[in-house]
Amino acid sequence: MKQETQTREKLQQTAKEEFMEKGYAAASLRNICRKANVTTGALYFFFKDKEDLFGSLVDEPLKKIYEFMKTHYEVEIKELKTAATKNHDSKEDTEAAVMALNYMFEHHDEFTLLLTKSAGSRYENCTDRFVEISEAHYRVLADEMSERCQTEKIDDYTIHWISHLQILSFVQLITHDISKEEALKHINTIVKFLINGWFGIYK
Amino acid sequence: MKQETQTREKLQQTAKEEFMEKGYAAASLRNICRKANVTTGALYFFFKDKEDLFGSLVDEPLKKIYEFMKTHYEVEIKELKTAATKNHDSKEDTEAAVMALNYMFEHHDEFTLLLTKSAGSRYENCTDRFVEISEAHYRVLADEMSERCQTEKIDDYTIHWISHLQILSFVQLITHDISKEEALKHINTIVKFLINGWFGIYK
Amino acid sequence: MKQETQTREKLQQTAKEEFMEKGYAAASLRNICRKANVTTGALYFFFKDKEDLFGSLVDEPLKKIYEFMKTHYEVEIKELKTAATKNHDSKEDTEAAVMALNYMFEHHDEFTLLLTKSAGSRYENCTDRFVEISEAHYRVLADEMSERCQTEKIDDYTIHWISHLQILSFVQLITHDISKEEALKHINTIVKFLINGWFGIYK
Amino acid sequence: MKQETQTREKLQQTAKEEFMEKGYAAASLRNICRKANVTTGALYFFFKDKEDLFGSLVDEPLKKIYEFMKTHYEVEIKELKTAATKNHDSKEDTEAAVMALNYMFEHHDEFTLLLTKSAGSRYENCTDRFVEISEAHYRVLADEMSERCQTEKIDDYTIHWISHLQILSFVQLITHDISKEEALKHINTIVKFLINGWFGIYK
DNA sequence: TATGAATGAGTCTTCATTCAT
DNA sequence: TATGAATGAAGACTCATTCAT
Repeated sequence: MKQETQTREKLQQTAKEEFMEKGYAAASLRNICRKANVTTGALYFFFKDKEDLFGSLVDEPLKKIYEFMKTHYEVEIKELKTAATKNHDSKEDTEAAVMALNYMFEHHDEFTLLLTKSAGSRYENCTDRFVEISEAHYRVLADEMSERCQTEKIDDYTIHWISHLQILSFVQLITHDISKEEALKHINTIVKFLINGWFGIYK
Repeated sequence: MKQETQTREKLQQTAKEEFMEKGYAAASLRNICRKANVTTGALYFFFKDKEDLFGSLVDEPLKKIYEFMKTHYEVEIKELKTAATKNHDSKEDTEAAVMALNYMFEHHDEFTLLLTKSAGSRYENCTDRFVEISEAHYRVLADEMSERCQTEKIDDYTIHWISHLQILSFVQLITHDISKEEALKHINTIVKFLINGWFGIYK
Repeated sequence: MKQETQTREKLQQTAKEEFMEKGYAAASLRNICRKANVTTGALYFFFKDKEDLFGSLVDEPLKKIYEFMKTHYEVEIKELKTAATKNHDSKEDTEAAVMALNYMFEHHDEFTLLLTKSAGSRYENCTDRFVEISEAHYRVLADEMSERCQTEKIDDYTIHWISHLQILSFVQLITHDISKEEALKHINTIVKFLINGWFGIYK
Repeated sequence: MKQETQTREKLQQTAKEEFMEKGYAAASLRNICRKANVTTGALYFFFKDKEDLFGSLVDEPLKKIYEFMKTHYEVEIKELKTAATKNHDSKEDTEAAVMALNYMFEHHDEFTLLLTKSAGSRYENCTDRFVEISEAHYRVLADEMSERCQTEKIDDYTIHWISHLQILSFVQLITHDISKEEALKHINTIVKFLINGWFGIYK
């Protein structure tokens, strides 16, 4: 039971190194096998193909973070609907951001792979998918606010773009070589910036 | 005199198509030649190698936009130093943005190549270079403001991140499939958002 | 177990034919594979690259002959130092030559490749290396003799040139299409010629 | 009349550089043309093909040295027949060698091309042809001596081999990076060595 | 005289993948 | 579980040569 999984894990480890170094497309399965002291055949016993190998590294963290986003957004919408006040409280946003960030720092390598080394694989647009989720959320949020404040509806492009800014701000905290402590420090600035920017649109 | 340049241009055209479709790395010179009804040798008569071919499409627009940024930023700094008021005037920013945008829409394909299809080539980090230029500029700007307003200095990471937001906002206007008219419309929102976000940091 | 090595050996055989016919540089891996009824991929499974394929044919014989030279020369120097007489005994030289020749005739093809078909590969200067080894040896020998006979020291160029003559004499016995028996017959003449030539210098 | 030959000569000059650097086979006509600031078409106006270009550099010196050998050998044979004495006079040999050497040093580059850079061209065996000429001469010489001295005939291989030694000794004076003065100094040693070696066979 | 364009076959090498054992 | 062998297509690039103008 030990030996069995050992090869698989060894492969994952060397694969991670190779993907990190060269990115998905330029990574060579041969190299990965060679470094793991294993033949190509072995790799294909454990993994369907190159993409499956890459996926085995990133699938779970990716799924988790998707779920986290979903849950967080659902809660936020619910609270928005029940809340009387129209004032947005940035505390909750920051808290959620911190939680997400904590998780991502725990799987720093995996998210680095996803966010900067996945070109050529089915994951290459994963940032876009984050944006899409964010977008859907902010669409609702913005509409709610427009109604309450009696302002004009914000167009789709703007929603998309702001979502992208937000996601990017997040992604950078992972992909730029800074420590978790530093990242947490910056979160406040980011949230402040984005909220002020956002409200600036309504003026 | 016609026939002479015809092949070169035909190659550039089919190359553009191939690069657009598959990106630099995955593009195949064989395919490009086949589509252009030309042998590989012919391609290598006109272009030194794959990168040179790609460069022949994007080099000039890239150079022009670099120069534009440089000039614009120089002027802005000069005005900042001579200006008495501490109030930032967004009109000029918007004007410059509009000019840049106009130029980029005139070379829409080329900038799409540069910004989203250049992975694997020497141009793959061209967005980062835009950010760097922006960063240097905002560093100066922020320091000037800190002094005038007697506020704390903004740290480097924040400057970098804001620069990135700004460049990204711009890049999206090109890479997302919207018309020039729409893009111009959004510029105002973007500038407003960024300026408000920026001032939000000082609160 | 048979089939496994069969392809590798088949490749080596057709490679030998191609290298023999065209020399290293002009030999085509495609041809080699075609003649062996094998795809290029198969070749690269067994051999790292063109040079590795060539090396797989000649490396061992080359190493052996280097070792033989080294050993033989070491012994000769040792005997020289212990010997009282200043007269050189050609018997031992001849014996060593015969042994080397025997080995080289056993690997006639390989040495032909090395000595006349290796241009363009890392082995192209292997004759020069033989000469260098010989040179170092004769340098010592000549100095010892100069001292004993109270004659002038022989200059480096002459040592180099004589070493080259000697190596060439040897090489010819392999590269000229003569039988082993004939070659062995000529060895005596060669040794006589070289020794007389050598002593001629001192007159 | 000036301009006309100018291009041709420029081409020959850059060709010489390229051949010297890379050898015949690896030399690239493209490179040669590029360095000469001339198109490939121009090259093919002046020269039939690659070999013709190479030949234009070496043909004349080669022809001259062939003729010199022929003449010298004819004279020597004639003198041998009329001479009563059986003693060989090395003076004449040395004189001829010095003359040949002088000529070769005047065309040092050309002979370097011929002797060490011609692999792949029709000239690659030019050393062998020198040897053949020498061989024919020594065949006659040796037979004459055998008869006069009442010794056994020397076999063809030995004649061939000695001729090769002699030619090689000569060639080295050109191909090893030594000055003309040094080369002339060594000639005496070489002639002494070879003559003593030669007579050693008869003992 | 010389250009500039183009050919077309060829170079070595790398790749992800498959499959009998 | 894993091996070792093999596929076959594709990769970028270089070459000597030709020829209309």
